[in-house]
Amino acid sequence: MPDTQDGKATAAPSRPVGRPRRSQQALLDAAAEVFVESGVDAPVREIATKAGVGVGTVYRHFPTRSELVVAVYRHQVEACAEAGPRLLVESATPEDALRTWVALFVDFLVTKHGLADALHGDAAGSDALHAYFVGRLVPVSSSLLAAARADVGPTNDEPALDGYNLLKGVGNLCIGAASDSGYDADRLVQALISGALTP
Amino acid sequence: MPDTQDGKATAAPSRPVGRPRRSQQALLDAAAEVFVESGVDAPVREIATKAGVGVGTVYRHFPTRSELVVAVYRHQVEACAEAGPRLLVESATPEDALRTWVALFVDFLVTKHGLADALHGDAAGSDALHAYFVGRLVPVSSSLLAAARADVGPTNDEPALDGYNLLKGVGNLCIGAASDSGYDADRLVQALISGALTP
Amino acid sequence: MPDTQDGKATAAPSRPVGRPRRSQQALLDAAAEVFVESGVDAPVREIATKAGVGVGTVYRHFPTRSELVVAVYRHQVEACAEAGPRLLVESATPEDALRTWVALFVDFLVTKHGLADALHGDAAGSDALHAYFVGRLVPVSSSLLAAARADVGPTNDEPALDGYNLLKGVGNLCIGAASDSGYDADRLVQALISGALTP
Amino acid sequence: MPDTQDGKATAAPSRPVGRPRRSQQALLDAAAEVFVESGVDAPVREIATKAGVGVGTVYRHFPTRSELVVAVYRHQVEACAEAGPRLLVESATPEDALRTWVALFVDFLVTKHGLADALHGDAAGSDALHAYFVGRLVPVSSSLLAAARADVGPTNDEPALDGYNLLKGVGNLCIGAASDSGYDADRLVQALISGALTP
DNA sequence: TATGAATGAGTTTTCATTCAT
DNA sequence: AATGAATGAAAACTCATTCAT
Repeated sequence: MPDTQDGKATAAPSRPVGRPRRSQQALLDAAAEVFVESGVDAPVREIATKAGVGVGTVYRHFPTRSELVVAVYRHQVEACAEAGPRLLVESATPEDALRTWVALFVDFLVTKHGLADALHGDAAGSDALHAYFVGRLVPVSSSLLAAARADVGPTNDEPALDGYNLLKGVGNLCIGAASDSGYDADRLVQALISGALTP
Repeated sequence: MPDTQDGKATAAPSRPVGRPRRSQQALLDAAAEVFVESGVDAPVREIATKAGVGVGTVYRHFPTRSELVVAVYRHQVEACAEAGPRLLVESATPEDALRTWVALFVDFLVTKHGLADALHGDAAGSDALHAYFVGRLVPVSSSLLAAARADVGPTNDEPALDGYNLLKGVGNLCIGAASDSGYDADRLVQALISGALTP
Repeated sequence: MPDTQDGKATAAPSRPVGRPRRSQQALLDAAAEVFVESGVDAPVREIATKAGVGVGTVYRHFPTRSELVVAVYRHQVEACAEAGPRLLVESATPEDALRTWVALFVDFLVTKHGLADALHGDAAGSDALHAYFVGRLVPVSSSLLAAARADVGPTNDEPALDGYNLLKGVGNLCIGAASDSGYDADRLVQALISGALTP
Repeated sequence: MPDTQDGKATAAPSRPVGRPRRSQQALLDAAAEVFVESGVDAPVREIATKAGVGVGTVYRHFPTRSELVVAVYRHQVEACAEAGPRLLVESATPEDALRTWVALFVDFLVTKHGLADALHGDAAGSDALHAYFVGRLVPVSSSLLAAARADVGPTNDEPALDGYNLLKGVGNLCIGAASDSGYDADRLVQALISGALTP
């Protein structure tokens, strides 16, 4: 029984309309803020209000929540992805590159409260987000990990940890980090790297 | 099995009359089932129905969802907690004990759909659950970790990883494991241990 | 992106709860009234308000709009269905029986504003209603029509009009009858019968 | 075909400049298409998109949905209206003329998905549509009906069926015909005519 | 003239939670 | 003690309509 807005539902809006462009960015900024405060599952209404627009406007620009989330974090994901190859060149050792890159990623996830939570594909609508993260970052984590492993020589874990598991593992380790001062995601992640590179 | 009597409530009752826990147990059984099927966030109504009682009854026994979850998993958490000291004695090395115990914990977490998700204290109402897990298991993980560290000698991480971080880290690594066949929580956890014990 | 009512959505209702039974009937009465005023597509909220209950209560009793509509009109549909065989016995001729029965049906449909509109299965959610009407009344209309045809002798229309077409035709002829004083559904329907029985 | 020029707008323009109707026609074509696909209740946006114009343009040309619908079907309604007198002359009997004309009307209504539904004046905003149909076609149906009645001699229905009732009755009988293969609007309509002309 | 961004009311549906019986 | 009816806040999503540009 979806709806169908028949004649009855027609009523002129109380106050006029028509503010122009610029909404897109206002929306992105507002969403980023709200995501930090309430997580990526925050009500659309909340975002709209914060942005000073109507909910319809949010839906116009980002028909699904995923698209909004992806848009909000695209810049940072891109930056993170691009940092990988660069670090490999600039760092003293591949292991350093990997550690630095991962720290970058952790910082990103921890700063954006709720992002880590949204990263595992369970939540409805965060699938696109998950896919985007995985698609963009797994290749990077894979190559950094491979380089580091090659550099430290044979390790003791046979079917070696792959880039996907590393990325998701790191992502998971960041969950709740922002709100729990006794929890040190960074240290855990570095320990995980150490473990992955143990000869 | 709504009629299952509490295992040790037989013989001459030491307490006055002693036979309340009837729906209590039915509730626990039902909740356990539902948690497996639909996760720990399943509607209360679903649990009540499965148990053959009214929702009011659920609330009477377990005013908050947390209390219900805690009750459901208490047995297993206890078993896990008690396994710690025993493993320390039985295992060849403290590291073995730690690894085995953590694997036990991982198994528990991964088997119970959604438990790992509920474990980090973000969600309103899961605080009691979180507190119970932490209160009961952190001492165990701490002592196992300490023993293992003592055994392997000095490690390279200065303010060493503590039992709380280990427990929560492991918990986080288990998130989503059940629904993602490409994700290997166990391997990640073992790598984490390796990292924590790297000289 | 259905929903999922997480912790955040939990807020104690401002005013208490728990009025007992009797809602069912209040609901039915209210719905009947609202259907007359606004058609069977009236917002659920409107019905709930008129009945003095919350929307949840409506959904509890009638999970789909169809079930509500069917419940509202069941009595009258039953009465109509049962009148068929009786009229066949009591009337002077089968044609009289048919005409009287159809007039009964018309009266029913026209009185309940919007019922005729809902009768054709297009509207979302009125499928069950449609099925109920058809299932219950087509057999009646069929037998009355057959009896009348048998009585008047051979007619000029070869593949004779069947009970289904008669019922739906009559139903359609009643659409809008209540709100258009210049439109005489009854006369049209009687003409239709005449046409169906023309030798 | 957005560039299709209005058929008779060629030659030397008798009016000042005369070449506005451009998007007007594109709109009409698009609306016709959309009406067939999604019914006359299709979202305005859909029509605008199909026509390659903004919604504002639709509103500029057709402030109400009715006006759009009327415009879309004007040609065909005109054709139908003009067919009446012609059929009266060309047909063997006035009854034949009436039957043929009504069949024409039925064909028109059934082909246009949702048109029959929109024809009864209930829905807000379809008033203009209703008025146009009635204003244009009732005179035709009246005269054809009158001629047929005069030809068959006295009938048994006292206040005889008028052209308005005939037209609306036929319209109603067409509702849902397109989507229900078991429903034969044409046969019903012919039966109705038979009934109206029964001596 | 045309555009289309913006608006926001309106509707459905789900559940946690209370409390009269 | 148990029950489950009742409540109503919430959240998603759709579209008709306006109006700044």
